[in-house]
Parts: sequence; C-alpha cells; structure tokens
Amino acid sequence: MTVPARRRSTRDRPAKAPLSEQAVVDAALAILKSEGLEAVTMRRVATALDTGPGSLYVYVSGRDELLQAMQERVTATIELEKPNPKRWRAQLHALLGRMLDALIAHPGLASVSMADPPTSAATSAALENLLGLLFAGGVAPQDAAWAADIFAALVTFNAIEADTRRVDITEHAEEIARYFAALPPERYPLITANVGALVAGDPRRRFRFAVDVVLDGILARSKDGRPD
Amino acid sequence: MTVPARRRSTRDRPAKAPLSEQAVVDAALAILKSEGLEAVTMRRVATALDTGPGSLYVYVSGRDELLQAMQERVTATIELEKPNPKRWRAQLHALLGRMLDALIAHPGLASVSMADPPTSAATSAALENLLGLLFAGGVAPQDAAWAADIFAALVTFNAIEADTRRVDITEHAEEIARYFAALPPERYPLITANVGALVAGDPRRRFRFAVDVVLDGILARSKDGRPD
DNA sequence: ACCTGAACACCGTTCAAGT
DNA sequence: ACCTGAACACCGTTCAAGT
Repeated sequence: MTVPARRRSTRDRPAKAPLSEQAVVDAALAILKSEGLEAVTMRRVATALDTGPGSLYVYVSGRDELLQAMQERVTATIELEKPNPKRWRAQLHALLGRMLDALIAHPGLASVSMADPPTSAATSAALENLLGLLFAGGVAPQDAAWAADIFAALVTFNAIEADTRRVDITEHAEEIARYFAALPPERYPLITANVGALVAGDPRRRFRFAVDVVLDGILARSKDGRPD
Repeated sequence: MTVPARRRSTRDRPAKAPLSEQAVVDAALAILKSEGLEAVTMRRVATALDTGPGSLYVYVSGRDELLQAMQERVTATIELEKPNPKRWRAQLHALLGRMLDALIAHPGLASVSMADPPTSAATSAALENLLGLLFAGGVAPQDAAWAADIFAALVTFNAIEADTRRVDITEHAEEIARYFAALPPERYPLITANVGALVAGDPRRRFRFAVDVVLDGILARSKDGRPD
C-alpha cells in the first residue's frame, strides 16, 4: 500500500500576501551583503522570500533589472552635501569617499554599476552634486562634465579592486610584492627596482592620491584657459 | 522490433588527436570576438573543438582560468615601444590607446582584466613599459607607480563603456542626452543646463582628455616637489 | 595521458494551473 | 492580479569508462 500521489495540483499551500519590488530588492541586498554577488540568484532570492522563482517576475523583469534596482537603491543612500565654495575640495573628497564606501559595502555591485547606463534618479542626484562641487571650485562646464566621468572611473575601479582583495588586504599586497620581486631584473628592471613604490600605500591613500591628481590636472587646465 | 540500444560504452567514436591550451584559448577567443563574452561557455568552446566539455579540463582548470589565459594572450599582442625622453608623452598616449584598442577588440575582456590580479608576464611587460615612459618624463617613482594604477583604471573603464554602447555610438549618446534633458530642472539644474557638455566628445576624445588631465596632475605634483 | 559523454547540482525564464 | 511549482533550455564541473 503506497502513500497516495501528491503532485496533482500546481500548489501545495495557499498563496501568500503579495510581495513588492521593495521586498525583492531588500532580500537581494541582504544576500549580496552576506554572501556576495554570485549568491544573488533568482532562486536564492525567491527562497529567502519563501516563494518560487517565478514569483519574482511580477516585480522585476529579470535578474539584470534586479541588479540595477539594487544599485539604484544603494546609490540613493549616499549622502549629498550643498556645495560650499570655501571648502569644495574637501567636500568633493568626502563625496567620492562615500560613493566608494557604499560600493565596497556591497561587494560586486561596482561591476554592475559599471555596465549600467548612468540614467537613474539616484545616479543623477550624485552627478548633480558632483557638478555642483566642481563648479564651486571654478571648473569650466566642459571640464567638469568630463572630470565627472574620470571620477566615476576611479570610484568604480577602486571598489572592484577592494572586492578582489576582500580576504586579506596586506596579504594581497605581499603576494603581489613577492611576484614582482621574483621577476627577472634583466627583462623587468623598473618593476623589480621599484617593488616598494608599486605596492605602497593602502587603498584609501591611493584613492585620495588619484582624486588629487585629477583635480590638480583639471585645475591646471582651467587656469591656463586651454581650448578644451 | 526495435533498434538495438546504443549507449553502452562511454564513447561513440575514436579519440581525437590531443588538444592544447593554445587550441582551447584560440577557440575561446574566436567565440569571444564573434559572439561576445556570454557565449564563451565551456560547452560552447568544447563544441567548437568538436569535443565534450570535460576534455577542456585537461588544459585549463576551469572557466575563470580560461578567461585569464585569454586576457593574457590579448595583452601579449600589445606593441611596446622603447621610451624616448623626447617624445615620451606621445608614446604614452599611443601605448594607452593600443591597450584600449586591444580590449575593445575583445568585448567583455575588460571586465575580466579588472577582476584578475596584475600578476602575469604580459601585464608586467606593459607595466614595465608604462613605468619607463613615466620615468622618461621625469616623474618620481612613487608618483609613477600610483599613476600606472590610474591609467589602468582609465583604460579598463573606457573599454567597458565601449562594450556597453557597442550597438550604436551616437544613438547611445542621444539616448542619454534625452534622459538628462527630460529631468526636472528644479531638482537637477546643473545637469539640465549642461546636457551638451555632459554628452560631448566621442569616446576617443574623452579618453585622451582623461589621460592628459592625469598627466598634467602628476607633472604638477613632481614640479612642486610635493611630499605627496 | 587524454578523450568521451553521462551525470550532478545548479542557473534564468516561462507558463499552465490554481486562488 | 499574483502566487505556485513544474518544465525548458541552458550552465560549470566531475568522473567512470574507454583507448
């Protein structure tokens, strides 16, 4: 005598209360923070919400849109500050630092933000603030527009770098130092002679340096009154 | 009367001549160029080599290593030039341009190169050349080391940008322009007032600008003799 | 040693069946 | 309208069976 076959209906239990895009994005962000980007699968998110993968498609057109929505939500949490011409440079450093922090706190999101178009409310708000700070510093519009692009590159690149060396920051630097030091000096004289400089500086320091270099370059340009 | 069951042995045909890592990477690069990164699956590569997916694991430890090997191979094709102090700046622009071209010619590889560690022969050769050019320009070692990082960010970021707008370059810019122009001016006064500047310049122009800005910033720093 | 192809444990997405 | 879960067409990787 066998147990009567189940599987006759498409459901085993009554339907739950409707979900929402909010709930889906929240669940996905929680998984991202605790387990990383790879763990953010439709099935995993659905399980976290105690439902089937198909249910998510009511709120999100697919995985890519979900990732974009996550990025938008994280970008929206970045604090913006009214530009003050007296301390615009410090404000700019602080803003870019917060952008970097937000991405680092959500490992993997930087790679997403790199692929997405910059057309969203939160991204626009950050861009508006960035332009405001550069204008407060007397940077010409065209220079400011292109500088914003460079800063985006620096933030994203540094966030992705942080994602990779997640495990152990100093161990990672030492590994690279060992690799460089072991290269044949005849073929790589400059690398082997400058291992110290190549791995010097913690990520924060290097990021600040990069931002300063770009700002100095932009300001020099404006001062000269160069034709673009 | 039925056809006698096949599937009794693990093979239907005699074994082929051995493959090689070369052959695997070549096949993968061909697929990358014609169909993009997503199409580079172990199964797809195996099919192109007329074998099963399991065969690839003799030459490559997995998909990630295959992608790294592809990046290494492409990086190795970048032409390097002996630094000449008389025209180091033009040489630097040319080198970075070739790096960008190589990545753009292999859509998707830029995202791979971003995640990988910079420890490979080809990457080291490019870094060695980059350092040589900066030294030829009189840049101090620590500045040169950190500048190399910034240039890597610019090249990778611009290559990924190029990947995204692959389809139609001007159409993409127009789409972004439309989005910016449609934003509410009260909330985004600077964006809406500067749409032209924000989307101005073809990608090449923007890239050259970024490289010049970084160089100017670095050179200003060296001149001042700043303690960084 | 290395090719072969089935098998395992996953994916994203679609869709008929329910409520 | 939206939840449910099976089904489809894929993945990367492993491995016993062959040569």
